[in-house]
Amino acid sequence: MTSTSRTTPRLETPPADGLVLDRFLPYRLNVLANVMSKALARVYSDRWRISIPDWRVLATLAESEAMTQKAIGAHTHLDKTKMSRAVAHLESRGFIERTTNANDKREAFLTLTSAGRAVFEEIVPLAREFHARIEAQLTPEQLEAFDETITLLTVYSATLNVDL
Amino acid sequence: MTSTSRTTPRLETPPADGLVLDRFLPYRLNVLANVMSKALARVYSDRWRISIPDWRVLATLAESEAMTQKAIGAHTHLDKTKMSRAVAHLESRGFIERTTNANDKREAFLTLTSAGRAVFEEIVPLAREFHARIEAQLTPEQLEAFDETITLLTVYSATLNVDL
DNA sequence: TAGAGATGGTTGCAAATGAAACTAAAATGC
DNA sequence: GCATTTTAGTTTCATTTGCAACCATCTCTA
Repeated sequence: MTSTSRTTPRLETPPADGLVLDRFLPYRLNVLANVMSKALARVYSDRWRISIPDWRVLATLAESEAMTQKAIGAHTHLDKTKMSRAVAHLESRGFIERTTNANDKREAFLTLTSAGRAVFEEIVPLAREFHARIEAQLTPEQLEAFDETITLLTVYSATLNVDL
Repeated sequence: MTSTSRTTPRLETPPADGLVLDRFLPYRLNVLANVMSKALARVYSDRWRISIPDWRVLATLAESEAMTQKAIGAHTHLDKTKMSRAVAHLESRGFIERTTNANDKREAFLTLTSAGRAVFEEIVPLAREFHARIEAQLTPEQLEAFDETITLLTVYSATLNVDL
């Protein structure tokens, strides 16, 4: 892989005033999030055929009591379409159950089945281990700071839907 | 497990030992990266019909001399498929040019056309403005720390393709 | 110098995605 | 009470993605 190519495929000269891609925050965050998600996905995606939306729904339900799709969607940043699909998928596999709300038949409360909980419990230690490894790369202060910044920027970015 | 609510459909009681999604780094990063990318995309996507891969290729070429797809791909974290498509797209719109490498006819060197550069130059100030707004949310120290952590975690995550 | 791999890049196909249209059930207005 | 508008969730359709198979060319080795 290290073979130097015959002609110079140069990436020198980053113009000091140019917009250098690898200093560009949105880009860098995207790369990081991707690389990390991909690595994490290997933990559950391959073994349990669980997609990222699936996983989010599962994790959310595991920690709360019955919730509607809408509520889960808001909590996990998944739009209704993805929610609908994830829920359909998880239900078809017997991991969650729907109970139509008698007071409002449009919506249904979702809960994990024991099978669903079992899968979740299987995944958790792996997810936790994964997380631990990542956190271990940082000092507590770094981690704290990183976390804060993420929160701050997430909130701020959400307001950025204004035109420039 | 959580002895608390049986009836409450609320998301209180994050089990102290549970895997709370919104403390989960891969999830949070994903959300942040998405929100930010989406906001940014509004800057160029809508106006110039430029996709994210397109944009990365454009930005890379604008700052370097001729490069092959492979090199750009490596630099921008785009796989060959996306590269191929982005390049085809940009070429069809007259934003870049291919020059087959006479020494190795499999590959071609790509360069911006003047039209391509013009588009890039139009986008840059907007991108820069966008970036500035984000950075303005942080103190220089915060920014510096954030940047470092991203780099660190990106490098580390890349090594995480090991099974747990 | 003729295979037998590699490598840069493209393409086919199936799955994932997102916007918008749609359904059924509530809420609201009159 | 009945028509209008909202809302929760589903579905359709066009687009984007990613994997794997593929071509053309190059490299390496016998």
